[in-house]
Amino acid sequence: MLQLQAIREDKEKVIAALAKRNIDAQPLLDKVLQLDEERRATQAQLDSTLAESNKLSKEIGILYKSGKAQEANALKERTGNLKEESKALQETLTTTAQELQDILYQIPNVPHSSVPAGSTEEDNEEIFKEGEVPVLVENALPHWELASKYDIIDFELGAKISGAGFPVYKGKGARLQRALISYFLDKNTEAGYTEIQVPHLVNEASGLGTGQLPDKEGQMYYVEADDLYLIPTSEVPITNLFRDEIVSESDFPFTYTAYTPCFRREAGSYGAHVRGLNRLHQFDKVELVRVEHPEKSYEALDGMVEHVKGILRELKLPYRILRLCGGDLGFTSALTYDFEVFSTAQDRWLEISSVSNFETFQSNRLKLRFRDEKGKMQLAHTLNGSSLALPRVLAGILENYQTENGIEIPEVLRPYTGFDRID
RNA sequence: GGAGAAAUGGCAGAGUGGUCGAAUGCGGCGGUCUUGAAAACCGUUGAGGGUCACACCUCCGGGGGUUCGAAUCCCUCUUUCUCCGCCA
Repeated sequence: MLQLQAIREDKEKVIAALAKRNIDAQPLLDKVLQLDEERRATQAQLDSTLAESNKLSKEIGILYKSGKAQEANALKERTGNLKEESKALQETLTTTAQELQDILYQIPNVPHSSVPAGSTEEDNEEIFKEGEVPVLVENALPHWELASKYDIIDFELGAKISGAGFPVYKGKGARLQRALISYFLDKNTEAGYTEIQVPHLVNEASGLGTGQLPDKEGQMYYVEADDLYLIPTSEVPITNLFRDEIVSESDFPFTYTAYTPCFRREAGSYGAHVRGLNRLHQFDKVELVRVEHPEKSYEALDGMVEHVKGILRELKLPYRILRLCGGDLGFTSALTYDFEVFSTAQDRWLEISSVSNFETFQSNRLKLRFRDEKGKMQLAHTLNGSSLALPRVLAGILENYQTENGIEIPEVLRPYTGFDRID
């Protein structure tokens, strides 16, 4: 959620930035400012009504104590009127504040100055590319065929017990996945991130805090009986650890890594390009979350990018980094770098990581603050990134490492898998 | 799932209808003292709204109610603890 103060101070700047998302924010922001004024005016009226009422109540108390019940009763008539007045004002205030909040919830984050304008993924800017695309054997197979050839992932079985998009990993496939999780967590821990385990179901307040709600209810699985949501990413529980917290400036940065399954409904996204592991309802992911001092957050973002690069380098997978354009940028993000691995057998790029700075967009909702040197309350910055999304890394490995004699296991993973080949 | 107890400031812990945003202790911050530190002493120390700044308003787990007036009484929800049941 944008800070009201920022809109009040420089509306035009916000409009110009949001134009990169191809949004005309003018009418929304005008409405915001109008409602904000109404809210403040009503609040001022209410305050003075309450002030008078409080004053009278105190007088009544004093009168009673000194035995002047009659005088006290006379004053009560006046407080009765004030009470009705304040009740009406309170209702107006609640309505106005709610309307204001509803609109603020609809406005996406202001893109960073480096975000290119653009509307689709075509307009994303490739800023880095590394790794050799392997020359594959003839008749190289896509991973879903490799999966059944070597009997390591069973999509049909998963469909039987749950539905499409819930694969079953078997034997060396399961082991490889577990190896990747351990490897990623180890790399992240070495880099200073604290490993944590968090709940996989969260309440509504958490969904609101990180911005999945109220916009994207449809993306999350919802357990009605208990009013809980299955997490679409561990960003939600981890970042919400900081909801309603005032942290010490000296404790920055906070850095966490967690492995969790992720659940996404992905309604309406069926088709050929979502075959195999490309898009699932349940998948595993190892996530990085940072809470940073506003002055350090972009430095931290670069650090996260370098960290993920290091992992892909070790895995020897060909990849590129994109700076997302305004149109492709997520609702809550100010700047996002996507990592994509090239899948030779599918002849396409697969998104395997997304590293973002949300600046104060989430912390404003979360009320995640700290007191700066001057003693002033400030919102912290939140960031996160995947390191990495498992299924597509798995797909990338299976496809890029296939040989005539089976699938080689990348060197760095062998201590974790305990085998060097799937055949 | 059943029965009971509880929820107050960073923490501990008073406060059971009026001047209580809330005693006291600890912790934090500032100062005096000291070569420096500790101890001692003095002061200060919640958040949000509002204002040029004050004033003023709101908040004692969440929501609702009673009352001129609620941290305090009532209802409800959530959470925690104890006992019983069930259980990986």
